[in-house]
Amino acid sequence: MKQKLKSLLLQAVERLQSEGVLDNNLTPQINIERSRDSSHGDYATNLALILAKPAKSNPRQLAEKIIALLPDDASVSKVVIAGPGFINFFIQGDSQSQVVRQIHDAGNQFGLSQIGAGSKVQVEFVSANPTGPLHVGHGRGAAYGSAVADLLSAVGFEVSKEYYVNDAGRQMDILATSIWLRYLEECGEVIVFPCNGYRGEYIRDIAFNIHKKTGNEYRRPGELLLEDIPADESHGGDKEKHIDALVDRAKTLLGSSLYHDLFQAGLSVILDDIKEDLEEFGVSYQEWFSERQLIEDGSIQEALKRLDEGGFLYEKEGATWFASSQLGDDKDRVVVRENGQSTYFASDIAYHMNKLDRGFDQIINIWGSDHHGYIPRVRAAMTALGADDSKLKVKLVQFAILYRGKEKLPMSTRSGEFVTLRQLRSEVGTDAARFFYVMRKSEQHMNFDLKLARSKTNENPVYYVQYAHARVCSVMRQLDEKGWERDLVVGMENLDLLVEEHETALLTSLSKYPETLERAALQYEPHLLIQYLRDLATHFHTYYNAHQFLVDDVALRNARLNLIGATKQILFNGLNLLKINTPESM
RNA sequence: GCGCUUGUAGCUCAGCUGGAUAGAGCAUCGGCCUUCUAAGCCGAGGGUCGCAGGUUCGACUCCUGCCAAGCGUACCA
Repeated sequence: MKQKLKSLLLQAVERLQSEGVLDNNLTPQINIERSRDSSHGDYATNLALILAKPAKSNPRQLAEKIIALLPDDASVSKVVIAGPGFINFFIQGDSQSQVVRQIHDAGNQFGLSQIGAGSKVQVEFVSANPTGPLHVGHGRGAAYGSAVADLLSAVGFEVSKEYYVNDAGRQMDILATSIWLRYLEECGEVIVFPCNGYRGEYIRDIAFNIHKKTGNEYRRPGELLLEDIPADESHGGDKEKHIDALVDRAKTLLGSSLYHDLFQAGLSVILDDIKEDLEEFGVSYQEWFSERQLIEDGSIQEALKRLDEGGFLYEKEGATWFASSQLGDDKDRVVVRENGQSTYFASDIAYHMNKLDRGFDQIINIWGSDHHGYIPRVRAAMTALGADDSKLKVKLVQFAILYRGKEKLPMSTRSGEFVTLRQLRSEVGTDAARFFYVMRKSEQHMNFDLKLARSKTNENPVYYVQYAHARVCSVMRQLDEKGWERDLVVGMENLDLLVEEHETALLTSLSKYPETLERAALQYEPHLLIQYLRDLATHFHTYYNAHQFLVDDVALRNARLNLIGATKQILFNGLNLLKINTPESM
């Protein structure tokens, strides 16, 4: 429709140009918008306002000329000038109601498009360190990331979802050591657990299971642990030095082979748990990409070599630096430490090089907002590698602050005191969790009230949308009980009977679904879809209360049934895309 | 100090890339169940869009400067 109006306006502009009213080399951007207020018609354009200045005329007069030169079209019933010079279009009612037929014909496919044209997009999200279960902060990234990815697929992009597994590095060593210490406790050794170790209950569970399976294979005398080791914070020392020394001790006492086995055992338990958790949350990945693999297959060396060839590396104070400040970063960054170890950032350079090599047209990283300072250096790295850094899009997700009513809940991983995504899901349900997470713009700091999300009352927006779907189903069941049959053909033939205010409002709302989907996808803003679905549900509920569907008039009845059938289809398509259930009754 | 994000109704948040009278849910108040599910609907009250300038036909939206909150500013990951 927009396209049609655009071409009509373009013809009018061309005629104005040939009449000399407008300059010939003027190529105006024609903007057509949905009217916000139905009294302003269905579509509006600000064309006259924009052209007024170059045409040296006042906008309303210009609008009159444009309208006079506008070619006739069957689907446009009325064109009027309003306000300062807006041109409002009223669309013929029966062309509006055709959306019901289109929705019925396309069914589950309605709204999908090919604007992505098979362009390859990678979306990386969550990527939480596998040092424990996912918590509610990760939940937001998971819900947002998967919604963005699924939306992009829906509009024709070829999407690959990826989780970057940080299975290397110090945190993982601390995890392995924490597990080992709990294991030793399990064996009956007396140990002092480090301040900086992972204290969560799940560590004990893992240790317990390893002990059950392997007996005393990993047991070493407890008194050897702390020999000549720097004091922990609790004893007036430095907790970082203490834990690092403890990790080294674990490696020495166990030997590299056993240490590796233990490390691997812990990692796989946690990773499996994360996978299962996400799967249950409706989030699936094409790729679980291992950081360790980058280290082991020489990718990091390769990446550094390429940076060096570009002249971006230099040595200072025994370390190797990447001159990222030449490329927009605040300062240069270390890639290889004085001790010869590459940094996490070096891994990330290699990782992004790998992403580029895989030929994605667009690389979308979804990160927690605390990583924002990291963006310039990654961009710098991509540029230094000779890539176009505009391929990279970073979307930051703000933290969700969790409340239970008025009470704020703690969120710290190390202490083990945090609400896990699992707990959240079991407390409020997967549907409500997804809905709540995606309901807000990702950059918005979010207050997540568990009490509200859990409530099975009118306070909860999830049910509002689901209820609309269930209500349509209920009407269809009632139809059956009355001994009537739905006649699709009769309904379609009588769509022009849908002239009530509530009906045209619902029709308009339905016709907006494809463009909403498109916008939500291209702008990476799934909350627009949620917003839309709530709006659609409102139109339906209002209609439901204002008019009877199951009327005696066969023509009207079937037209209405087709209308609410189409509504049900859109509610289904939208919720389904967001992996939220659509109950047939509630 | 510098950087990123945020600031809209009592609370939680939208606001369609600069449009017409700034919207929704919750909360408050008042109505609607002998008729398709009241997890619903209708109505009322509630606003200096953080503050001050600027850009223009027109600003919640863009620019500048302040103010406030969160985060970041590692040879941690």
